[in-house]
Amino acid sequence: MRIVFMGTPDFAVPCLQRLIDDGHQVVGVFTQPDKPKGRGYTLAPPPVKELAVSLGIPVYQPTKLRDGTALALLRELAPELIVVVAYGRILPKDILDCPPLGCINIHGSLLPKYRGAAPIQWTVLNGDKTGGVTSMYMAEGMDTGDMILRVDTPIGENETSGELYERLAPMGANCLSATIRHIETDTVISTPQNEAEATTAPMLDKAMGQLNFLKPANELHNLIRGLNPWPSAAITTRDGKMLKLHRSTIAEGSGKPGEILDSKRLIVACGEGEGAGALELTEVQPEGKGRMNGGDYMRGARLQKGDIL
RNA sequence: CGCGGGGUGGAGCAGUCCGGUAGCUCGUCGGGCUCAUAACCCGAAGGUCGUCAGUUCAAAUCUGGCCCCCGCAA
Repeated sequence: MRIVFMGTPDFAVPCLQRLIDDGHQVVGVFTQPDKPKGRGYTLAPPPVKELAVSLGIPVYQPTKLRDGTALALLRELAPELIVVVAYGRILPKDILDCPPLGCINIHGSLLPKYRGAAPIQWTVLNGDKTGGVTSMYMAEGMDTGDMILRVDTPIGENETSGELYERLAPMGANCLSATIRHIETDTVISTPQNEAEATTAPMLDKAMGQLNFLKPANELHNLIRGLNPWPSAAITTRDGKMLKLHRSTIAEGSGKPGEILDSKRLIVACGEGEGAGALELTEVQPEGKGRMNGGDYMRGARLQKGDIL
């Protein structure tokens, strides 16, 4: 099938690869413009661009989608179908209407839950026990189109957003492959989303990561794993330095909020009163340093049982 | 030239300003204590102090170049 692919981050890479592996003719790839990244502001291409370039597929990185040039370009490419995976842009109606077989999208949640920019992260942040991917026909609203296939997967108790992300990406590719097969054989059964159950998953921001040990342990646990690997949960230590918290486990014990409850492992009392629980911080990262386990951090920072973090 | 922290036995750190014995908390190995232990006691192994050059009687420490890791910002 003649396809134009639109996508940007790692999540979209397996989908593009799968289209190629399935023998589709990908005539063009749309992706976000290169952005300055990392130390020294080096201009970095999005992951999807790197794959497309290595495959020899023409790459387009328009800054505007509504001035008609993108539409004209698409008419020229004349795809039968447009596949969108985490492109990061809203497509205008004229583009959605362009390909004869329509536009389909792979989304990293079980719609209608978590429409929007950060579905996977919000699935973890909310402590959901099940996540998944959904394929759908695209409509004008944000992730509001009729659903085609959904694939679900259980989420581990300590699983991070990053880990779920990596598991979901290939699942998305499978889902995409199956969805296109249905389109090719004209056996699609699409279902409208139940608006009453819809929730949104807005972009994450740094401020969310400021963690407060007054909150209950399970809430903090979900925050830590949900914000891993980005933007990361963090606290400010007594010396004014930032300490990122990457991984945690729910632990036994109680004490004053922030009190360290063990002499070797970084187990911290959370919440107020009984039942709020404690959290073992299993992987942390001091400002300017690498990641390390909680015990190593205690050694280096000379923290002892009874200290307040 | 975006701003900043750092590379010291296997791990996390101190020592660097004011050059001169390789330190701390762990881990590992051996021994002891104990009903027992991840607890405690005794002992041991293990480091060309990122790298190259320079200054010096002497460099982890001072000077210059290079490599690598990380935080902010985007």
